[in-house]
Amino acid sequence: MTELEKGPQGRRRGRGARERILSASQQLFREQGINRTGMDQLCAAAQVSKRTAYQHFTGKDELVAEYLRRFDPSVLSGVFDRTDLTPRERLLAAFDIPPATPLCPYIGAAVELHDPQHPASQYARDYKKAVAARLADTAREAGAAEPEQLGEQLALLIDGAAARTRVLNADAFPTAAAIAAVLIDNAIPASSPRQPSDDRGTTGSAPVPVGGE
Amino acid sequence: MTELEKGPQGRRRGRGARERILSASQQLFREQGINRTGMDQLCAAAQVSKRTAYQHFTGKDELVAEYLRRFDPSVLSGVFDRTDLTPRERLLAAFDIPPATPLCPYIGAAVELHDPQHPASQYARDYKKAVAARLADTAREAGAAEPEQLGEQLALLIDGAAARTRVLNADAFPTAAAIAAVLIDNAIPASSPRQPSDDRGTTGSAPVPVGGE
DNA sequence: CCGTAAGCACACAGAGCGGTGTACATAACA
DNA sequence: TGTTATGTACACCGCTCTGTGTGCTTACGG
Repeated sequence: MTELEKGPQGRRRGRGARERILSASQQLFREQGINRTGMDQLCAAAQVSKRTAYQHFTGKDELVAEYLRRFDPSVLSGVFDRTDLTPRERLLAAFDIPPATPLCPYIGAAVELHDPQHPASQYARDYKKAVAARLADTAREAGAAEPEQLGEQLALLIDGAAARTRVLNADAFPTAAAIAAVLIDNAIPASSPRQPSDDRGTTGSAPVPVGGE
Repeated sequence: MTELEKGPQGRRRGRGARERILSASQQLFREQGINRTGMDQLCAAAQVSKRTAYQHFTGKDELVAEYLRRFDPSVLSGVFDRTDLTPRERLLAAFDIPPATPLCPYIGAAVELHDPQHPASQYARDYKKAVAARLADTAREAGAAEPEQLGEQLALLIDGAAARTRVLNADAFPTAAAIAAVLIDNAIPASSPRQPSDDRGTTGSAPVPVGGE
């Protein structure tokens, strides 16, 4: 609120229409789903005219893809960079998600759009692969015997917890965390939890994927 | 094809419109999703006039709920009754699903409908709970230390594999099966895989739930 | 033989959807 | 001052969706 909020008809009312549109997307798409959120409602929530919205995005599809791309997952970005935790603790921290998370939006988008070729679906795939890769990197760092396998397994647990939470309307992440603990204990040869600040670079998977296969 | 198939305008053309409608639902809802399948298309596929459809079902919502209710999951009904397998093998067999399974329709319905109060969503919850209960029963039968916990964990693995398969467009059930094997080995105190035909009754969870909370 | 039940064909209503066209208003910059 | 970029307000198009209304056809049963 520095120089923004010019007036009822001012040129820019809150630093760019784009941001407001994407911000409204974050809320509405997650609360109501993608298909059930019309462009009219979304523009109204963003306080942006529909005409403007279609000058920033060629269509709803592009908007949905951007929405997913802009989604900054608290889990991913927050967990993997925490050098105060051991790799092993980092792996487990991936299951400590805040309870106010309705559903992994990537799964939701893939199911709702129902088209694997949709840009958003492609990004969802890329993202999920990236998460698994990051988990694998951390597993390797933790000294796991087969880090790729463990990463894939932990990723599956996260997705399972997300899906089950949605269907049952009850938090399933504690169960997933319990399984994760077992898997990690089995995979790491009962030794070598590396020091926290000893971060030899991860093998180098990007924090966020860009292209679509 | 005994006395059915009367003619182009015969009174009954395949033993009841209801069956044909539900049969077409099984196919279309799974292939295309619920929201993307209109009643027009569905009625055309079922060779039933729209008017007739709405005399059998008060609306699409009821039809969707019936569709889920009639869904006979090959996994559930097939696996738990196989007395030729040990309980432990039965638990693992739950992950041997045929590769031609697009997505667990219960998850799909819960995500697509996006309303926990929808009859179909409620049934999906009940069904998922029933599966977990059956798994827990089998785990108990197999001599697991904490069967309820193991049942919930295996159920989470199944859901995770289903969700991940959908998002990644690649079969994730082998990974889930690998995890399941680890969990089962850890939970069963390295003894007592009961004889195949020794079926003392399971604790008694219904094969399919009926009411919705 | 006639009534009734079941179904069909078809048009239509009402709403919501994604997306566009048009005319106008404001602010920055030349 | 005038131009241009950006945005608004609002009507509108074509489409699809769920759901009905209406009248006709067929088969069965008393």
